[in-house]
Amino acid sequence: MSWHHDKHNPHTIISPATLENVTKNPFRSDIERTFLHIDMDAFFASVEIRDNPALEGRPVAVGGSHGNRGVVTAANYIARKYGLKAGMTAVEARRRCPHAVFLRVRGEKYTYVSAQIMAALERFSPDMRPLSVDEASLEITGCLKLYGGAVRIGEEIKQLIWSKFRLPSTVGIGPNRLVAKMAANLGKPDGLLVIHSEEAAEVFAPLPVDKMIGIGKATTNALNGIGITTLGQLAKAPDRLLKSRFGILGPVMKKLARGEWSGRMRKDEDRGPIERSIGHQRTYGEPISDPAALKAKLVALAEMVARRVRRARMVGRVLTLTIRYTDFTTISHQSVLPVITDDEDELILHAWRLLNEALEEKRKVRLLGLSLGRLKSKEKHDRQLDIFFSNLKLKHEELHNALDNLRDRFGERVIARAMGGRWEPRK
DNA sequence: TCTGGGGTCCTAGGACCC
DNA sequence: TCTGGGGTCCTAGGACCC
Repeated sequence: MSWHHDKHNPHTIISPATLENVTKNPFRSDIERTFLHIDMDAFFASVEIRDNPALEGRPVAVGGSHGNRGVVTAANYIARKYGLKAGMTAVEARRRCPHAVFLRVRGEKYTYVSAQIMAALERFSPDMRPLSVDEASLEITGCLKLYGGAVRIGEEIKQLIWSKFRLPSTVGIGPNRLVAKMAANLGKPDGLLVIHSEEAAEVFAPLPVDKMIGIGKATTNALNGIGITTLGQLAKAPDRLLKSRFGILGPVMKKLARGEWSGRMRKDEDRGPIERSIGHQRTYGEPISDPAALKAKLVALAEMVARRVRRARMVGRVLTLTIRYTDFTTISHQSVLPVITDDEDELILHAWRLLNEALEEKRKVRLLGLSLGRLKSKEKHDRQLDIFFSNLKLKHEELHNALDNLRDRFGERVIARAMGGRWEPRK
């Protein structure tokens, strides 16, 4: 494991002495592949601070800015010193750090910045995969020579993101995507960490099991229950024990703990994004039990979902309704729609049906969610449609486009749907 | 600590078909 | 007729990630 880190000056993240080393490729690329993982540091908070220098040097949390019913979605490293972190309730965060600045989440802005960063990363490797809004994985095996080694590439990427976007990031480098990602996690913040294949198991061994990607709360509890608390212990655990307790996942976890991994980051990685879904959910300040009020919320959700689906030029087939009651029990009902669609009327009709099937009488609803899944490209779908039907559809689409334009220009509320019996499910 | 919102993937039972 | 095994789809729920 080698560190290339200079907290005081993000411009020079690597010492001249290290630079000497990296011209020798840290990986034997003839037999090994090399991956680079880049992860933005406290991304949402960093973007906000960049755009408002008055926040520099202060504890900053994004999220939890209005009311008490919210959570922090990102906290800068100063705020983290007070224990603030993503997922913490606003109440708890304010208790721990009353003088922190709490900011509204501005999702569109982060998405925009993210897209620019991803575009910039693309020039470093033809195999660049965005994994979320703030991280990406690159295979750099083929471009090591071009740039003079893996660490050089990491250094250039960090420097580019700093100089072009004024945002701090951490780079991890390893023999597979998993080890590279773990290296980035361990190298935070503002770091560049290399973990070689031979040393991965050794580096992971002292870590608690929940530091491993894919091992969350439930699995951690289960592992602790059989006396396994560190990745080192997991790496040495008997296969039989793991298999009986976790099924096929057991041996997989063990391999991960040893730094061995050859799988995919995501299922859709090599077949394109075909199973994606688009959805929205809302937690209501006041829990709702009145059917008319529930319907109004459902209509609003359906409109948001349909609009995003149309904007993405997709159509979808599976509608999922989620209901969370005040005691936090959460249920979901889904159904395959009779037609593949991007039409809110269709969504409303079936969402309302699902709600009536699923909702337990008189219980108060804390959250409603609506999601359209099994999406596919509208163009592809339309080509398969009968010309006769496409002509009929045209009028409807013109209406939708007009409404979408109005909403884009004047906000979500400019046009409210008239409530009527039109969407009542047929008995 | 009284718990947001965006997702993906996996599992397991039942239906249904051959 | 009470009876096999495999494949695939549908559905609900849960784990996990950022």
